[in-house]
Amino acid sequence: MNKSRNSLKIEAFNRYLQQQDLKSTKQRYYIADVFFGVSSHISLEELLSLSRKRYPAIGYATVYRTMKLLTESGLAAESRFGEGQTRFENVPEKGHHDHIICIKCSKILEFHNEKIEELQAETAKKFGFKVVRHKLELYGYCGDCAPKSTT
Amino acid sequence: MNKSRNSLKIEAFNRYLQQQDLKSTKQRYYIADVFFGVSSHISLEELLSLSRKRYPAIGYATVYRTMKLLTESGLAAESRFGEGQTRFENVPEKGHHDHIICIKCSKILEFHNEKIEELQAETAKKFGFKVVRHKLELYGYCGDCAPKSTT
DNA sequence: ATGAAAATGAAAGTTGTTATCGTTTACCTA
DNA sequence: TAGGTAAACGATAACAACTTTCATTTTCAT
Repeated sequence: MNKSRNSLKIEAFNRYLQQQDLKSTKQRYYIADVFFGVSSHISLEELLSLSRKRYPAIGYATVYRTMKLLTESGLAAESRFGEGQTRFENVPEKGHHDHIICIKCSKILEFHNEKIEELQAETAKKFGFKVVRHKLELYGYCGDCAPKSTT
Repeated sequence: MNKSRNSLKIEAFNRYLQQQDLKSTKQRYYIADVFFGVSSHISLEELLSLSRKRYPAIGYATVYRTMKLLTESGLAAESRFGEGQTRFENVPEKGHHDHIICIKCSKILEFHNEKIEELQAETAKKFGFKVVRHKLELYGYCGDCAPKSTT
C-alpha cells in the first residue's frame, strides 16, 4: 500500500496533462511519484537522483520541465530559502503555510497563523494594495541548535 | 549640502573598514556614497553604472566586493524579490521593515507592523525556535495596477 | 619615500537555470 | 493494430548572475 498514497495526486496530475493536451509519459509519472512521495523541499538535483533509481535514463531537463508543469498545475510550489537552488514542495490540501528555518541545521518546519494573515491583508489595504500571495520565512535556531539552551 | 546627508554613514563605513584592518579607497568611497544616496533596492549593475559616472574606472568586482562589505558592516541589506538579481537597500536606522511589492509595476513599499512581529516570535516559540531574522513579502496589486478598481 | 599587504579591474570560473536540436515516444485515426 | 504527427525526451549548449583568480596598482604605517 505504498502507491496508493500518491495516487490521488498522480491522478490530478494526469488530469492536468489531459486538460492541457499534454502527454502522459513514464518519465513524468516517475518524477511526479517520487516528488509526491518525499516529505518536503526537494531540489532538482535530489529529485533527479531519486527518479533515476526508478528510471535510470531520466535527464535533468525532463525533471526541470516536469516540475514546471507540476508547479503550473498547482500541485507543487517553488521555494527559495536563503541562497542556492530552487526547492519544491508539495502543495498541501490544507492550504497555505509559511516556513520556519533553522540557520544552523537547515531544518524546515511549516506553520500557519491566521491572525498574521489577517494583519497582512489589513496592512496592505492601508497602502491600497490587494495582496494575492505572500512569503513569510522565519530564520533562527531550533531547539536542538539553540546557541545556549541554558538551564 | 549634498554630501552631508550621507556623511554619517560614510563615516560609519570607514570606521568599519578600520576596525577590520581594511583600506579606504576611492572606489569604496564612491560606491558607498552612491549607494547611500539612492532611495532603495538597487542592483549591482545599476550601482556600477551610477558609480562609474563619478569614477569611470570602477569594475564590477569592486562593486560586488564593496557591497559585500557594506552588508557585513550592517549598513546595507540584501533582498531578493521574486527572481533575478540580488538588490541592496539601505538599512534604516529606524529598524527592521518588510516589503510589499506590486506584481504588475514592481513598485516596492516598506512597512512595519509590530503586532505581526510579535505573533511571529510567539509562533516560533511554539516550535522551540528562537527567531533571529525574518523575511515577509507581500505580493499583490497596488492601487494603480489593481485589475478592477471598480466604482 | 619605501615596501608589505591589501585592493583593483579584467577576465575566467562557478552555479543554477533555460533553450536548442536531433531522436524517440504517445496517442489519434483508419 | 499499424502509421503518422505532434509532443516529449536526453544531451548538451547557452545564459545569467555571482564569485574567484591573478597580475598590477594603491594604501598606509614606517
